[in-house]
Amino acid sequence: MTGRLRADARRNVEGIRRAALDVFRAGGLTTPLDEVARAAGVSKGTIYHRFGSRRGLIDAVVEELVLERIEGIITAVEALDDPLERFEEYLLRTWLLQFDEPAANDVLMRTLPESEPLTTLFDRSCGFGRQVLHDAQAAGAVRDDITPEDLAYLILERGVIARACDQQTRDDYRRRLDFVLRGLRTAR
Amino acid sequence: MTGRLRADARRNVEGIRRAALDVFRAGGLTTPLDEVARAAGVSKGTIYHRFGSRRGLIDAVVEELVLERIEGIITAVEALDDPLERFEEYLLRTWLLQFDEPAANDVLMRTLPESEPLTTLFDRSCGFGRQVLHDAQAAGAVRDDITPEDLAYLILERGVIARACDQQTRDDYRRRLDFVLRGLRTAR
DNA sequence: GTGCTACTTGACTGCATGGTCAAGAAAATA
DNA sequence: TATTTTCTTGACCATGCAGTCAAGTAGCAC
Repeated sequence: MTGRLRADARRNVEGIRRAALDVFRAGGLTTPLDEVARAAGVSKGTIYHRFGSRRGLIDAVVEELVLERIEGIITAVEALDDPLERFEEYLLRTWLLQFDEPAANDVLMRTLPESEPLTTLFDRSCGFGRQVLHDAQAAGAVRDDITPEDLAYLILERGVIARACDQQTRDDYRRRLDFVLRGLRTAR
Repeated sequence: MTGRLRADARRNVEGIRRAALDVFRAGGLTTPLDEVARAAGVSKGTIYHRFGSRRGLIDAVVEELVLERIEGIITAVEALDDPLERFEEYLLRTWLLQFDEPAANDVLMRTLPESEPLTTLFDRSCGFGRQVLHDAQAAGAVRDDITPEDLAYLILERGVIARACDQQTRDDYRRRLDFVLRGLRTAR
């Protein structure tokens, strides 16, 4: 995209990327493009010229925006041994990420199902979650009637909540996550 | 409202009420008024003339739309003896109501915080819930660290989910409610 | 039936969004 | 510097909603 562009165009592509990173980081991937344009100091039309569409812009920044966060969770969880701890840590960290980073939440909620970079990121997290769930169930630590789809829903649900109930404090949000985690363990 | 109105106006008020009941029942209280107007066979302007505002219309129908449902839950729960059963039945029925009736969900989510009829209905359900929670905690059946605000949130959350994740089947929605309930009981 | 007045209409404003394009501006080239 | 090519602009279209109002319609009293 930055191949044989005119100087001003190259400058703009970079400026728009940077602005999109800032704006999307703060407000998620559904923020109006006018805001990105304003932040970049260009007109909306330029964004469409340089990136083709809203999706094009998102595809160009989503990895830089979210990849690290998702990999960070996987790495942190892989450092743990106990299957239950792994499962709960995966969910907890994912849920907190959804609260802290609207853009990551959009990825985990599949807000833009068309985008492949986004889908790839989603699958990365989701696939790892499946495995962690499977292991915890094999160890008898987590209810057997939870399916991988249930797990995906537990994350989707939390995303919807993080997005809609944005007046709650992080501490309250965090505290309530324990109620949910508790319900997933095997009854003893 | 039906005092000294001209014949056509009286007819229209009734028609609009009936249409609003149908349309709001199906789509919740945030359905565009154009749909109500179309269903009633009048123009949007007439609704505003007869009911003053969107809120006026909602105030005029919300009780008929929701009161019975909420009272039904309270009655059903009061017929039970065991505090835990009462608590779980209250939550379960409320959550299912939120899935089945978008309008009731809007009441329980306080979608229109300005409306007093709506607030009254909300308080009815919420106050009863508090009491049921308190009894269940006094009996040692439900976690002590759950506050009345947490209870309100458990319902608000479910409302957001019912509204946003409308592609899931009722059976799946129902099944997943058990996970949440399980997490609220005291660990044993 | 005639005229008064209550009532209804639908086109209008206003707002927020996504997305497009002709015309003008600026960089590159000669 | 003059010409060509690329790029940017912001006004514009479309959509979907809330809410308003001048002008036309229809019920009602006499």
